[in-house]
Amino acid sequence: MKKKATPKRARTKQKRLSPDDRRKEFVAKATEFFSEEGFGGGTRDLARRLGVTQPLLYRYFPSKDDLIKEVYRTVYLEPFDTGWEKLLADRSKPIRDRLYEFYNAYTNVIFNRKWLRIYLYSGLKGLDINRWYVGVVRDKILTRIVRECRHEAGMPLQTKPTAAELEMAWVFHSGIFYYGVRKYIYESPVLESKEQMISDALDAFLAGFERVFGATVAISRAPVKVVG
Amino acid sequence: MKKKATPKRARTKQKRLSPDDRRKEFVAKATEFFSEEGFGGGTRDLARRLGVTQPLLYRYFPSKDDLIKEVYRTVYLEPFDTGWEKLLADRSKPIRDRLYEFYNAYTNVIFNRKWLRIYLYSGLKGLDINRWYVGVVRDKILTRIVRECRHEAGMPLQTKPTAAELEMAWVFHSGIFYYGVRKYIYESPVLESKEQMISDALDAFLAGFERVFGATVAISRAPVKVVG
DNA sequence: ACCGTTGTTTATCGACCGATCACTTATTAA
DNA sequence: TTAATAAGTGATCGGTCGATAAACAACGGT
Repeated sequence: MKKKATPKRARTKQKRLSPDDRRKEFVAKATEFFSEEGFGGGTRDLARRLGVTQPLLYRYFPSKDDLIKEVYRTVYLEPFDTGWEKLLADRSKPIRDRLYEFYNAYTNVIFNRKWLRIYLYSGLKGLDINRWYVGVVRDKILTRIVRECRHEAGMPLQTKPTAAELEMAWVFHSGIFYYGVRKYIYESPVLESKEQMISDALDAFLAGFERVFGATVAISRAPVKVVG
Repeated sequence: MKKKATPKRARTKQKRLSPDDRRKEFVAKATEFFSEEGFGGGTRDLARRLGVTQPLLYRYFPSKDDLIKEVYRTVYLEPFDTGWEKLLADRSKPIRDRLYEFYNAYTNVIFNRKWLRIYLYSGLKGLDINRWYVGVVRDKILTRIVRECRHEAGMPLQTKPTAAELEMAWVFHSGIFYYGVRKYIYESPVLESKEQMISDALDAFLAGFERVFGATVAISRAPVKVVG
C-alpha cells in the first residue's frame, strides 16, 4: 500500500545535483539525523529523511561506518577557526576582552544540538577523533590562555604551562562548555544571557588564576562589553 | 561448534543465591556492562558476561528496558547522600571547608567510569531520570551553595538565588564535573591531584562570586542585560 | 525416595539491520 | 534518435536483536 502520487514528476522538477554536491548533501543531512537518533539510527530511516531509498546510500558510501566517519570529519573540522589562536595571542587588547570575544565566538559555533550531540557520542565511543579534538583544545586554546594569563600577571614566561595551571583553564573551559550541554542536550533552563555567563565565568577564572598562581599582581578588571 | 567443557560441574560449585540477591547481582553486572557497551549492547553479550544464557534474563526482568530502568535507578539513587545537604548548611565551619569537603566526597562517588558513562548515556537519551537528577543537583546542592555564599558575603537573604548566581554555581560545578569526564571517559591526562583541582576551582569560584555579586563591585559592574 | 517448585537451557520466532544484486529510469553525448 | 552511462529502486540475503515456549536440571519439603 505504498503512496505513489506522481513521484516521478515531483523528482524531475528539482535539478540534479553534481555527484559531489549530492554527496555533501547526504553527509549534511546524515549529520543532522545521527545527532538526533544517535549512531544506532538505521539506514532506512536515514534514507527516508533524505527522500531516497536505502540502497542508494551505498552508491555514495561504501558502508554505514564510512558515512559516519565523514560525519565526524565535517563536524569536527569544519568549524575550527585558526583566527581564534591569533585573537587569543593579540596583546594589543586586554586579556579579558580577548577571552570574552573568543568564548563568545567559540560558543556560537559549538552551542547547538548537532555539534554537541555528535561530540558527546564520539566521546563516549572513545574515538580517536575525539581525543584529537581534546588535544587541540588543550594545545591551541588552553595552553595559549594560560600563557597569556601568566604574562598578564607578570609571571616568568614558561613555554609549557604547569599541570595545575592547565587544569584550572580546563575547569574554566569545561564550565562554559557545560552551559551548552545543559541548554541543548539536557534542555534544562539556563541563564538566558550567554554573554553574562561567559563574563561571570571569566571574572571567576581570572580572579582565581590571580589568587592561586599570581600572588601579588593585580589584574585590572575591564568592564563587561556586550557585543554581537 | 560450541564449547562445552564441563559447564555443569563448574556451575554447581557456586552456591545458589537467593532470588533477590541474584537479581541484584544481575543488575550490578548489567550496570557495568551497559556503562561500557552503551545501552545498545545485546542481551546475549550481557548474559555471557553474567555466565548464564540469554533467556534467563527474562525470568528476572520482563524486558530489556525494565532492566535498563533498574540500572538507572541504582546508579542515580544509590550514591546520593542526604548528609551532604547538612554538610553544606553547617555554618559552624568556614564555607570553603564545607565546599571542599563536599566536593571531595561527591566526586569520590561519581568519578568512575560506570557512573559517568551511565549518566552521559541517559543524558543523551533525554531520559526523565536525567532531568530529575539535574533538578536535584540544582535544588539540593547549587541553590544551597549560593545561599551560603550570599550569607558569607553579608548579602541580604533571598529564598531563591538569582539566575545569574545559580549559573555561576553551575559553571563552577560543571567545571569540576568535567574533570571526571576527561579522566574517566576521554581518558585524557588530568592533574593528578583531584584535591588540588577542587581547591583551585573553589578559590576561583569564591573569588569570582564575591567579585561579581559582592556589594562593592556590584556598583561598577557593567550592565549586562538579562532579557527573556 | 518422591514430587512439586524454581532455576536454567535449548530451540526458535518475528522484526529489523546493513549490505548486495538485478533491474528500471533519467541524463548526457554522438 | 539512439546508444552509453549514471542515478535510483525493488527484492532479498545473512545476521543479529529482543522475546517466547518448551524441555531439562537442581533443590527443598514431606
